[in-house]
Amino acid sequence: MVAKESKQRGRPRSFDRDTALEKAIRSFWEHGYESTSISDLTREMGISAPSLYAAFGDKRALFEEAVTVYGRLYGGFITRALAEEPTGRRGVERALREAAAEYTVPDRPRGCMVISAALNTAPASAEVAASLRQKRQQNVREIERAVRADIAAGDLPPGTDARALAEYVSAILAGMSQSARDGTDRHTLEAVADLAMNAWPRTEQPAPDTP
Amino acid sequence: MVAKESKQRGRPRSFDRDTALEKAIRSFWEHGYESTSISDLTREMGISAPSLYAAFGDKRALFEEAVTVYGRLYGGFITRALAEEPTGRRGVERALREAAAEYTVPDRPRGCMVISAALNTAPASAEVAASLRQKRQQNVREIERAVRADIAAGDLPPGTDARALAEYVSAILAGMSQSARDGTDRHTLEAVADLAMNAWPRTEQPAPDTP
DNA sequence: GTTTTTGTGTAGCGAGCGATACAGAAAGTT
DNA sequence: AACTTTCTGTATCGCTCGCTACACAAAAAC
Repeated sequence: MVAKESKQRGRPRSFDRDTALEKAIRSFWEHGYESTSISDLTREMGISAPSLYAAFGDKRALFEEAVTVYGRLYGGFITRALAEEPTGRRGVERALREAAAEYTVPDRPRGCMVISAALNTAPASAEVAASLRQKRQQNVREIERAVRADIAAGDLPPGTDARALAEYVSAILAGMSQSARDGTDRHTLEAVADLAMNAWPRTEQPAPDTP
Repeated sequence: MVAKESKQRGRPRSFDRDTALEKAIRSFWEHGYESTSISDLTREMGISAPSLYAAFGDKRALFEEAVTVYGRLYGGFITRALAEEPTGRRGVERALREAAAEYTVPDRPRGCMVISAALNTAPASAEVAASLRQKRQQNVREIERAVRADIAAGDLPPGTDARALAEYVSAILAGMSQSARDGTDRHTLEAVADLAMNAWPRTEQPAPDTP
């Protein structure tokens, strides 16, 4: 995919595809799918419409690619936190904490692109909305898996409702994204994340090893 | 405003203004401001474009009126809960619980119109987005006031960060709205609301009256 | 140098957008 | 009845949308 087999034959592309895609990501992230017009994109990407269509297909395909690359570059922190931390609690705690930072990086669109890029669901872009919803639900299932692992490990009470706890975490994440879009600063969002973790169920006995 | 001074002179309106406005509310609530076109509105409201413009001004004015009436008919439960319950905790608890119900009423757009109706902020409708953001921030300040009241009453530890706690509640509300839009059912949302309340800070001593 | 291939720029397609001009219809006023 | 006022339906307006036809430019292949 990346390695070019041999020299291209025709006239070479006069712009850097990755740079242009990055600009497209920023545009979609900032304004959402519908509200980002082709002329917005060509202006931001610094290319003409025919070049855009030649390089990326159509608006829909460009958006799909933007979401994919966004996930790799900016949206992976939740998955990473859950995978790298020893317990679900630590993973979620880190994910929430990192969200506070990620959602408020200066000179970058605030909040989560997947959460906010297609909330206005016009019939014409219903497929886009459905695709993003699926991604969010996939994320919830990922969190739920981490919760179940904690229950199995005895780090959470056996009666814990894993589905609800996962939905709760997903909701607070969406809420923080929303809050960030409205201008809430990083410090306040971190305080929100701390508070949210107080809701994490406590085990009856702290540890059964100290007699 | 409501009482008609005397008999109207010209040809009477052939549709009920309130019913038409209700239809407009549903449309904006479901699809958002930008994604609801004038032709969508005229179809749903059962009137022609000139009638719409004569009765409501332009699209922007119709939306403003829709948001106002939405707040009176559907969005007032938070203010009501905070005002009627004896403590902030009880008020927020009730608001969260009612949100779970309000956001998932069958045959009604899911989630909160103010939160979701203008998240896609195209430059053309930046004013609309700003207006809605202001309403949300006003809501946060309302919650913050209730929290401060609890602190003063000794129902919350003196060191409680009122601003952060208010932002947390606002975030979980926004998250639940998002979650509801994605299809999460009322039962699960209620479980989320219960979980969220576990984050509410506890006072050191339950009550200083029992010796 | 000629041919082939591919990208670029101009210019414009049909469709839908928000909004309105205009003529006619339906009520009260006289 | 005639007149005035207001609302309604048709038929658009100018504009922007996503998208593309077409001629020209710039590279490799021969």
